[in-house]
Amino acid sequence: MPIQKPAQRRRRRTPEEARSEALVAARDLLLEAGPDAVTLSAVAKRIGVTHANLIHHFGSASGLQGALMGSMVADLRAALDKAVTRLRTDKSAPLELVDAVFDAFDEGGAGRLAAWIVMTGDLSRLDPVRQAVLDLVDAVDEMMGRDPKLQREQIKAAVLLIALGAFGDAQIGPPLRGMLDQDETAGRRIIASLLPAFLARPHEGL
Amino acid sequence: MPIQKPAQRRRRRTPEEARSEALVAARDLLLEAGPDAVTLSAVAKRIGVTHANLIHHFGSASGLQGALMGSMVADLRAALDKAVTRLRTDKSAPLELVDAVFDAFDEGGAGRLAAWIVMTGDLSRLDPVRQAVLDLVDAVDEMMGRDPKLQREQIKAAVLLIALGAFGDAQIGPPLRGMLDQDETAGRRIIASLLPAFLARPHEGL
DNA sequence: AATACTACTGATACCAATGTCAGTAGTATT
DNA sequence: AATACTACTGACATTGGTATCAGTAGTATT
Repeated sequence: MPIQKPAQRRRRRTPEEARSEALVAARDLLLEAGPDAVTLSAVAKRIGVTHANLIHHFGSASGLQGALMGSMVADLRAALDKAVTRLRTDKSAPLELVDAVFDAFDEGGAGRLAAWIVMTGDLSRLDPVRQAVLDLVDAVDEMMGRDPKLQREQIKAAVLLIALGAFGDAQIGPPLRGMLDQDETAGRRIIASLLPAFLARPHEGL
Repeated sequence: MPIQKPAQRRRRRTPEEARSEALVAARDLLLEAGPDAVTLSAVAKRIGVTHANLIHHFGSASGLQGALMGSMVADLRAALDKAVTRLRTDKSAPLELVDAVFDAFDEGGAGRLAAWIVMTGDLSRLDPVRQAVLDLVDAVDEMMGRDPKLQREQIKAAVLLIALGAFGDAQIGPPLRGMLDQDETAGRRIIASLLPAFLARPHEGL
């Protein structure tokens, strides 16, 4: 015979709490099982509400998706900003600079996030990252003592190198390093080791 | 009034033709609109068959998906192999080496493919690439004249650097370069310019 | 204590993608 | 020309994600 549901007392959250809890669950799902796993039902189940509740808070499934992207992009930007302030206060060494950027891409699965965004084709979502990257260029410029011989272009190139490496490493670093018998820190070590020579050298045509 | 379908003569392909046509269409869809666009109906529509036909040839939707991954991985491997033979015959310069690898990741959208595979979590699909990467290490070793001072580890590190860069560039190169005012060839140029120094330098602890 | 507000739910409908199957129609073989 | 083989189709069943909506139940205000 069917047992009567306990009908436990319904919990009532503030809209902010509800959205926040949902986004955490959604992010976990994204990182654990990929974009297809981020469904209304799956997220709802994780936080113990109905899928209708999520629609109530986010408007639609794509609303939730968009909010998730937004929050993850914001986190990536915050991580990059943190790296910038670290650089500005500590005047740290190249390895620390590279570490900071690599960490920014690791935290919260930013690598997968970026790949997801690229796949959906909505590149404008990366806009908030742009300013953080430009700030990073400034910070590196300061770190190098605003050496006038160091042309801006060269610093941008260095940041591009680091960012490409950090992103690539976050995405296929593990299998690729496995193929080449390299340890976990190989990517950042290699790039960090190349950076001093790259920045010291006068800017030739490359 | 409803017009009678022309009922044009039904085309009959060999199983190989049918599979091949379907995979081409599926790849186009993947690159144009992402993984979610690769549905049985969408692929079927592109090549003028019914979705039941695709199930007939591939067994299931995931069968088609798997076949697509397999063929794209095979193409990536072929592109890398081509780069290896090019290196072995031409004794080419660093920029050409880097170009070859970057091109291999560009051709047929290998970058997006890799991201897709990583997202599905089935990393074993990348196995065929492993041998190509190891062959690449050998080829670079030969290119450098099998210099005994050049330790194997160092060459592997160089290949890792190039591969990470090529992958990262294929994925988020366009938006990232846009943020930093860099042209299309910036990624490969930067890495190519660093390679000689990296390979010439005796292998320190990095 | 009554009222207003709204977070929240359950039922229901809808659609797109997948899968099944019996039958159709090309092509090769006899 | 008849037969066998199978690529191929159309119709149908199923499933899972999405969306709607009328009603329920917490919480604050009066």
